[in-house]
Amino acid sequence: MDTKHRILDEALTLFSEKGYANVFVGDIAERVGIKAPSLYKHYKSKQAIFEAIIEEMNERFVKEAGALNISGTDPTTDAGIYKGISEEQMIELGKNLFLYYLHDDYTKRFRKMLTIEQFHDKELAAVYMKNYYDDPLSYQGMLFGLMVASGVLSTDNVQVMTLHFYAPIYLLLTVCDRDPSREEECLKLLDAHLRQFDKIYGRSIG
Amino acid sequence: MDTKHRILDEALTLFSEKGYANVFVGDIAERVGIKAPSLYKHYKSKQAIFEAIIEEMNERFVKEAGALNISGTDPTTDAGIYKGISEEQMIELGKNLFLYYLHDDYTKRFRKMLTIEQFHDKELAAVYMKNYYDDPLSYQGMLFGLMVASGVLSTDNVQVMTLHFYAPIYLLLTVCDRDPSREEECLKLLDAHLRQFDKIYGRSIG
DNA sequence: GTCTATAAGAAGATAGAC
DNA sequence: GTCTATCTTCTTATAGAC
Repeated sequence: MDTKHRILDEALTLFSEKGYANVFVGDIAERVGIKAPSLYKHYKSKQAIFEAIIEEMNERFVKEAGALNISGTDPTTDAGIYKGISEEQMIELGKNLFLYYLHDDYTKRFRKMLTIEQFHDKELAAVYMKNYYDDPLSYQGMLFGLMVASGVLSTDNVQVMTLHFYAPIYLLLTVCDRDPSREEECLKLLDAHLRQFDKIYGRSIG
Repeated sequence: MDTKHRILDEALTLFSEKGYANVFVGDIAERVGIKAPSLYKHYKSKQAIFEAIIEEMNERFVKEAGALNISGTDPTTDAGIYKGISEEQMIELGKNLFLYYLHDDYTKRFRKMLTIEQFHDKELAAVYMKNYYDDPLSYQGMLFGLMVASGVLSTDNVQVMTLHFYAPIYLLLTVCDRDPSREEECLKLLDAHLRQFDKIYGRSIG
């Protein structure tokens, strides 16, 4: 990793731990192994480093879905996969989604930084909402809609069903972000949530 | 309201909008209508103002439950109330809980401040978790447990049922905090959530 | 591209008059 | 208790040598 990119990486770590205003250019430089003035050969200001992080993240979020073993952009394809899914596979999938978000170092740090800085900048609040509310709900919603159509799931309100699937995952994720020692407890509750979700909306009741 | 308390009030407003580090002592003083040095006659430092806010909040949270028309500390009493509750009353209650959290000016500002500052200080993360995860889940859990025992609700996993009740409320609250213009949309979804919850766990399916 | 030295300015806090 | 004036410290950023 070149210096220019190491600066972004170390800055993201620090911003996610302390928040933008509490991180000094010297702190970033120190972690990179250079002095503060050298850093200005790579980025013209502290703000420019912050903006480069946001931009890099925007690129990453496009690629991200691939890591989840779903197309992420083509729900018709994904629904085909989900069509014949078993309860255990469904639970496994929910867990993997959760664990990916929880452990992927980059998304984890970025999520924490967004949480801290979201009220600082209206644009950031919008990014937060898009990534952690609108996009998951609309994508999962489309997927679940197709699953309802094919009889895998059953409900008369797909939007609420999607909310019932996603909201507990989101809440448990915020708990783990704040206190990683509660991860095991959260994973157990996540498992119980997914099993209950399947029981409520799965084909057995459908 | 005396000057000492007005300082806390204006500081909380600013902290909740910009975060601690981005608020200057002069900003607080200006809103109170005094100059920065005068402020130091009331609090010995900026940090002391912050700590006084936290302390004041701790006192408020004890009294809060009363405003919700539940005892808040005695679930046996509350369950007695909930025992004969109708679907419409249940939905109304969930909505009132949501609207109280959403609109009460003090809790709103405090919640936003905690959201921003939670990673600065481990103690704050603990306060956040207690107020918005553990306490709501454990209290609602006790209440729902009693309602299951009395046959108003039905489930074999009270903890997950409570999560299914609370997680969507929490998620929709975070959406409204970030973008108040989406309040109407969220209230509609909240209504649908509560109706669906009643359908799933209510006595009709028992 | 990295360094040392340093400018420029911001922000918390104090001194002392009123 | 409030003010003006000021101190001190910290932080971003630049200048210019290597």
